[in-house]
Amino acid sequence: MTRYDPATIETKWQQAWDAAGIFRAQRDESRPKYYVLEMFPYPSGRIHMGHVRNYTLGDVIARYKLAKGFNVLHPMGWDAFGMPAENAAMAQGGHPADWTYRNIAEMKAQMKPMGWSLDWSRELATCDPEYYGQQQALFLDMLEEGLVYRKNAVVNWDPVDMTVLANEQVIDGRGWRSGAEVERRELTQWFFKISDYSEELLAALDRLDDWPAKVKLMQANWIGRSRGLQFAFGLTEEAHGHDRVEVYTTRPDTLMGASFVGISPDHPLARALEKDDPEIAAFCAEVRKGGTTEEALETAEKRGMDTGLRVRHPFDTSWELPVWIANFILMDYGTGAIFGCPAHDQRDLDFARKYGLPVASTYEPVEITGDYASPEEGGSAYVPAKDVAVRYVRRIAGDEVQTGNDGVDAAIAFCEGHGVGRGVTKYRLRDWGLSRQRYWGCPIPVVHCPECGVVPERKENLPVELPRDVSFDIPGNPLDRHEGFLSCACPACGGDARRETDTMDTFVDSSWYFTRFTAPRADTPTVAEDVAYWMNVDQYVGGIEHAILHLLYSRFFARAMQRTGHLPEAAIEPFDALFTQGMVTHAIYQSRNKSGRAVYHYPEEVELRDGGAWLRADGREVEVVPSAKMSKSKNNVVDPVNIVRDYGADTARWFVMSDSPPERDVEWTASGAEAAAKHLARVFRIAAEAAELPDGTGAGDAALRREVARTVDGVTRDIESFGFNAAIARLYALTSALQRSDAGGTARREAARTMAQLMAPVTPHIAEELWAMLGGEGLCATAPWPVADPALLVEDEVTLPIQVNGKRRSEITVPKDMDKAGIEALVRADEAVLRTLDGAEIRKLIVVPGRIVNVVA
RNA sequence: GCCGGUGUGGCGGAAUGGUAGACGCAGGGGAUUCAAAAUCCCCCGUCCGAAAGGGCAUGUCGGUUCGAGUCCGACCACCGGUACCA
Repeated sequence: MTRYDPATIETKWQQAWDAAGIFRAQRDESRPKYYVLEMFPYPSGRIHMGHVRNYTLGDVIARYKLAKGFNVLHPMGWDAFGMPAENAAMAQGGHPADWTYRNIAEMKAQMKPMGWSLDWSRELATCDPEYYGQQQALFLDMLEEGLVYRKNAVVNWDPVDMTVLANEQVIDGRGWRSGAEVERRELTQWFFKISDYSEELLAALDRLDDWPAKVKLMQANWIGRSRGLQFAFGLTEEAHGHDRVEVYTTRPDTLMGASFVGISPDHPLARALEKDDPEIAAFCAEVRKGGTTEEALETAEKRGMDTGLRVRHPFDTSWELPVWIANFILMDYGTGAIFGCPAHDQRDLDFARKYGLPVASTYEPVEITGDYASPEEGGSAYVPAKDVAVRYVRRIAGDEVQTGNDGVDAAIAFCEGHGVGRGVTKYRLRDWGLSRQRYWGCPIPVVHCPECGVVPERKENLPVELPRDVSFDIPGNPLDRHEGFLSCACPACGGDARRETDTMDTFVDSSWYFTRFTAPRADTPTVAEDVAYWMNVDQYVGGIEHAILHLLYSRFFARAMQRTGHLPEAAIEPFDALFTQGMVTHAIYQSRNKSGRAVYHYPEEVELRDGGAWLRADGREVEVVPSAKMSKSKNNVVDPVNIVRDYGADTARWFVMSDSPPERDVEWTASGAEAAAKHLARVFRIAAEAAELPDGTGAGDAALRREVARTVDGVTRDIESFGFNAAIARLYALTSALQRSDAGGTARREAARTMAQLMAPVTPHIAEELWAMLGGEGLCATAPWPVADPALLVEDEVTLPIQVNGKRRSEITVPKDMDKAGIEALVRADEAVLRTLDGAEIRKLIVVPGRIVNVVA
């Protein structure tokens, strides 16, 4: 009898699949298609367990759908532009393109042995001119449609390196290389008009039935529709051509509690004041220090400066409020100006207390209890949910007692009626800034002409290719100093012009790659017949970290591509179903060096025994930090290549699918991987034994066939519902049942063959080997998925637990179709029930058919 | 800060509002063996009890229900996102 030898059989069957071409997708209008896609990887050079999990998850679905008879598209490519390539060029020399393509080759070599059912003939890399040239064509079409424009926006500016920094490169407000305090600086940048689709992107979420509710909720909150009042406070005297300050508020019902007007340091009025008031200029410069992230802005200490200007309250012209410049007001949202109502906004209250501004409640709880302290008396801001009824003490409209929602509606109607502003709907979603001042990205195909201004490049001149001869020894974008790239002819007048040096955000690359996979070599972005046949993606699989940006941008792009004629109407929601998987984690092993700093040890360097961890080298005990995201900096990584070398790909695949539900994080443990390997060897042994038995019947034939039918039914349902860990638990159970069975050779071989099929999506290599050994015809991968005989699934008896007052005290086994009266009679006579009741009267008897009985005394 | 999520034995986890701990790991006992490896069988939340049986137990506190890991409210801890990481 042969032994389980993964190294040999995995290579053998991968070659067999290749030779048969079963994963090469071809358009075939006569067959139903199924498009499975996992989020494509960044080519870092090494695959990690997160990739193994992500691509195995998708592979299980792809292989299952193939067995179900679908024409499956399961492609793979590379999200190949981005900062790490430039960082590598800066750190080690060399060219980002060489680094990237080398990494792609290395990663592909690591991915192939995993046995994923990928159609490599459709491979694409976003850094390839074949890809980004088509992206430039899309950009030009979007420009023509009015979906692209330029405006000023703030970036992180490193004043020492004289360069723009990514948020990631700003650490505690300082540049990662120079250590200089980062400033926020405005640049003219390119934008996609995603805000044109705010309402549409929000409303269409309702139709995404097979998306996780949490992702839809996060996107809805991100888009952030609000209804409020936009109106102006008149300045008591004109300043720099401004006679009013326009504000937006979602709480116009608190207008009588207004304390001050706040404007952003980037507000036009602040900009104007700054010009001839050195004190204001100094303040604005100070608060513009630090990074641009919302987190940095929101958590920064709240600071303000009184401009000395005053405005009049719209409903009481004798009431004047001061105008402050405040660092927590964002120019990007609303009008860049607010009125502060300290009684009902904690941030405004902190600000008011810090600067001695008045606090006045507009409403109070309907029932004032002892633990309510009003904001005036030193309590915190009173901020009840908008659907809670409150008592208005400074009211502009509506009832004395009403909900916040009613108060807002009444206030808007009242204000509009009195000519004070208008009710408006606003969205938090901002236009998508796509400009990057970097080399390794898709060049924006426009030209700056001294005569004609900004001119789109002609399509016949695409791709606008990145020049090869660049260096990264000076900070900043090498395109800015590359004369050969910069100088060009104006596409409109033919005169001397300068090429745009900004490249595109890498989110642009990943916003349409799923459509490009349907015709990856075409000389147009998409081909009508191919997108019509293959789109939508039936199942998209990726990390929850992409819940908002990547998925929202892709939804926008699908709409933009539809508008520019590159996608059919039916594909404007490109992902029919979405699944978000969890991370792969691993314990961190750390010790301290002499100066007390943490030193991280690789799992291979550590021996686990007696519930502790010791270094193999010198026997020192190390600290174990459980379940941290695998990260190179913490050395808690397990290289899939080593796992495949030691145990084979099937073991790695089985393990990542077995222990945790796929949407949750999974902890990689060495013992778990070993257990998976042992199990596969056991399955192999049991199947090989069955293969050698003579044909014949046995006492356990019927029982085994029932067990197989139950497993087929359960595994199929589990796969359909992403319960892969539950499916694997059933396969463990079937293995034990088969081992213990006293069925004859015929039934055992049948059972083993079906088990091989059920395992095939997860562990395809061993499945093929067993399938062949047990006399299966053709490839297991393409054999029709097994179907359970319904007659074998019927149970004729059922065991009902009996609770007394909610606690389990007994159980009875009854025929499946026994009526309630019959069950009640048995329960009333049950010895354990009578003993527990101890003479107490039964007040109520609840029988849930097929589930449980509860006796209430 | 804001938005979203997660929390169950020593560990990973199972459980349409219906027997909490399936399945697996680790651990304990046994069989086989000259011995070991491999393999097979049994036990395994915790406390009280000889046992039968009973108490406690799903992050914390409260609520709804005949019945709550599951639903609701408040809180704690951790994770993801926060628009230039991908």
